[in-house]
Amino acid sequence: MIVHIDCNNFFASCELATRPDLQGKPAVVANVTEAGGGIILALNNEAKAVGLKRGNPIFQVKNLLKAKQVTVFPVNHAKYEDFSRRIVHAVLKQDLLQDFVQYSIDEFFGELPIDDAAVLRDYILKVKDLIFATAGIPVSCGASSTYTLAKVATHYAKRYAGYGGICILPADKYEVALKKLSVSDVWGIGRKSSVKLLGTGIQSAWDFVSLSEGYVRKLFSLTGVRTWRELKGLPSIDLKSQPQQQSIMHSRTFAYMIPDLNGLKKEVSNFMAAACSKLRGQGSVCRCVSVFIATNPHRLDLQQYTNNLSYKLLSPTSDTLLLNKVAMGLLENIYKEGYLYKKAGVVLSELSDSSAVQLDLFQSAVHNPVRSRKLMGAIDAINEKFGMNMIHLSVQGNEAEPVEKKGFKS
DNA sequence: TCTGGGGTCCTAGGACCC
DNA sequence: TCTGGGGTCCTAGGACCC
Repeated sequence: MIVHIDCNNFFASCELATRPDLQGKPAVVANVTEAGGGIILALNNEAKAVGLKRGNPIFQVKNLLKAKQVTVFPVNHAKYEDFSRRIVHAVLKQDLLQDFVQYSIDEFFGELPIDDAAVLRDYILKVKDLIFATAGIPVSCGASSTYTLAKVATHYAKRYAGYGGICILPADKYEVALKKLSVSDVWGIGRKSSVKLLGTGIQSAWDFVSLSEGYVRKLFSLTGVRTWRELKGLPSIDLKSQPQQQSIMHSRTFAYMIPDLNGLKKEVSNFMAAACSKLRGQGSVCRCVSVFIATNPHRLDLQQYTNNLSYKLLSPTSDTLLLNKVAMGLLENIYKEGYLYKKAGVVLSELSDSSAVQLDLFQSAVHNPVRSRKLMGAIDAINEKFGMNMIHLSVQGNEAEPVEKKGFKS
């Protein structure tokens, strides 16, 4: 049986894990910006009960937040990654699940060779309790024969208090479970596909399963067929043999719009520093660098422009200096004067393990990989000890000079 | 006034090869 | 004027996920 573990209201639960004083009170996590923008990223059940929703722009619900005295936590990704890591370590250490896979920051899959529902439930309860004891995070669990059906089970575990957070879905219950499930709640069927299906009268997950494979193939291609098969109890998704991560991205929407190349250079080099630090942190190197910039798509009154450019290095590296030099060149190439930029980002791709770097025969003498590794190691160590960006490239700018303030209000 | 950030996979079509 | 058949690789765009 496949076991699915889903942390409840993860970001909000992380914030509240250390705030017992806020028990029973509404709280949300939002990526608030200095310009007053931002959206709600996560909410506890109390915040949901007052009518707030994930994705609500803060400015639209400002009054509601105030009226209901909702606590707003600024998003803190480092904290959530830390909680996530602790959960993974705890579960792996106790070895309660086989083939444990981390699917996202707050979702995990594992397997148990147990058919008996009562025994299975006991086992899963141990995992659930362990996670709560370790991290203070409540989770919901589902178990069934495939990943997709296990997610269906979790869906019910979350919605019906009677399950106590654990729902086991055996083969003789597929039909009733899928008949009660809207097709739009199926993992793998998003908004576009739901509209398509509802248009042809397909409403429940069971309706979807009842379609022919050929029809599903034609409408939704291979991914749709996989979902369709999984709902029938035929394992068709493989999460275990996922190779290493394929890309690292760092991007931001700016509080203010930036008109000039130098302003963008400062932002992009900061993104690059963060991306490289993450790259080295996981012991990887990258061979491909991309940079993208975009204007504000919500400002229909302004000229729109978005572009991206990639560069493939001769040999992979994790050197911030080298990668940033490339990024600055890419940025200069795609930058066009006369636009107000609202968002930019960098992507590092074609990742590989840093221990097996293929050296470039024509490597320039200027860039010495051994020296680079020592320098980057020293930078990471200092930034780790004294705070992020204690050491940085001069183009990244100085926090004491709020350059972005010179930008245009969005 | 104000609308996130970080990922994956698949497909169609074009460029190119023999 | 007419213009094959069989491949690979790359890219952009779309859809999905959390």
